[in-house]
Amino acid sequence: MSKQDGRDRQVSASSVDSSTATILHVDLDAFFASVELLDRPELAHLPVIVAGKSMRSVVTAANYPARKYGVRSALPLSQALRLCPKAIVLEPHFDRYRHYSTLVMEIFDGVTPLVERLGIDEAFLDVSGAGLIGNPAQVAAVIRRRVQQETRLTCSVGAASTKFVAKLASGRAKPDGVLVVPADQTLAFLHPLPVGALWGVGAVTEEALTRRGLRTIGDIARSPIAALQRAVGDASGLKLHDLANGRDPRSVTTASVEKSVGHEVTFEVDTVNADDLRRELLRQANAVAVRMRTAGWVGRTVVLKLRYDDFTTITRSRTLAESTDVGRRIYEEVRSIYDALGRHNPVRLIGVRMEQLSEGDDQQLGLWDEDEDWREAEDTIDAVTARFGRGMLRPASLLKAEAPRGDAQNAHRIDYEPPR
DNA sequence: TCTGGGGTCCTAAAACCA
DNA sequence: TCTGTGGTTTTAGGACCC
Repeated sequence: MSKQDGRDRQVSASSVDSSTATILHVDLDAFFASVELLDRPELAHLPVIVAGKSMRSVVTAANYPARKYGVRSALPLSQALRLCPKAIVLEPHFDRYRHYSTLVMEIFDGVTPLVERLGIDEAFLDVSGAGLIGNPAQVAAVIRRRVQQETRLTCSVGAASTKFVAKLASGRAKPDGVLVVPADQTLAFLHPLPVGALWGVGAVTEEALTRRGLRTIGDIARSPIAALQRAVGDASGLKLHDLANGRDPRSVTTASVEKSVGHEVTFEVDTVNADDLRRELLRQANAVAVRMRTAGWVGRTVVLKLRYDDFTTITRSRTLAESTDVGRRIYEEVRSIYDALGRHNPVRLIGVRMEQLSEGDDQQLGLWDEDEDWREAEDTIDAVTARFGRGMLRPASLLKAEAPRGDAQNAHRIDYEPPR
């Protein structure tokens, strides 16, 4: 059915019968790094890391030459550079990634209406109805050719009878390959793989399982459900047992409902300054509110997140009597949560999140008169932002403190810079 | 110079309500 | 009124994923 190629990469022979493998998982190869390299092809054969500027950042993407040194995403940048001192570090450009993501997703949409996006660089496709193009392997070939021709990016495709197996298969095919796992070969494909390959098994769960002598997916499949549930909890135990036996009832679903929206930042230097922290809370509360208004959502639960210098992380939440999309209201709530905390250890990270989202319904709002006023003000800011761009208007308390930071200097230049 | 930022889901305890 | 019981919601934390 397939041949080994190099280390662990596995790709399908063209003769494989793909007719039962109607779910495709398409994953762009080293996506962020590949997009950056479109502009800098001369770097393509060198190790390249995409990461933020701060030495406190982590690797968001690494091309394959960099991976040879053990550089993986989520690795602290400092460690990555220790592994590979010659690596070239490029800053991320999320707008470009979104642009290319849209192009690729449009290609998928042209193949089948059943496309489920997973983040920015991957998707599931149900191609059981795409018979006009051909069998799943032929559909995969069409997708890969079009992505290459229209974006100069490469992708890998896994084809299987379930989502989970399709996703594993695309991973095995990387980079730039296809792996088809026909339904009757699902268990033979799954069982030799390590438990860490199961969805939902990260470092902690893997340790709990291997401690009980469970090393491969086959071990999980043969293990009594009750034993798994003792190890990892009722819900997870059942799920792992199903996946390990090739059972994955999830279908490809196009629509998804957002559950929460938030922002968080890690400071360059830990801070104990309450004014700095409150100012950051105000900035984030407004940013969250803008996103909610743009999407037409209101939220009811306000969550404050703090990470201290020793990396302990706490969250504190409060549920409002009425949903809101007013930044000022969110800020006042989150600030009051913060003020009530009383702990003053140095803070490494601070974040604001809104939960219990629902569709905004104008007449529902306005329980508080002051909210009404703030909402008007913020609607005005939205309108100005829509015309003149981000950062042109913002609360006065954010102006002074941010003055040294690039775009904030433009914030008061609204008089001098009318739209083109 | 260890450990980002966007999320989802699960669990367990507390709080609240008949 | 007291005490127990049981269900739902809120809150907090943690694992995990991209």
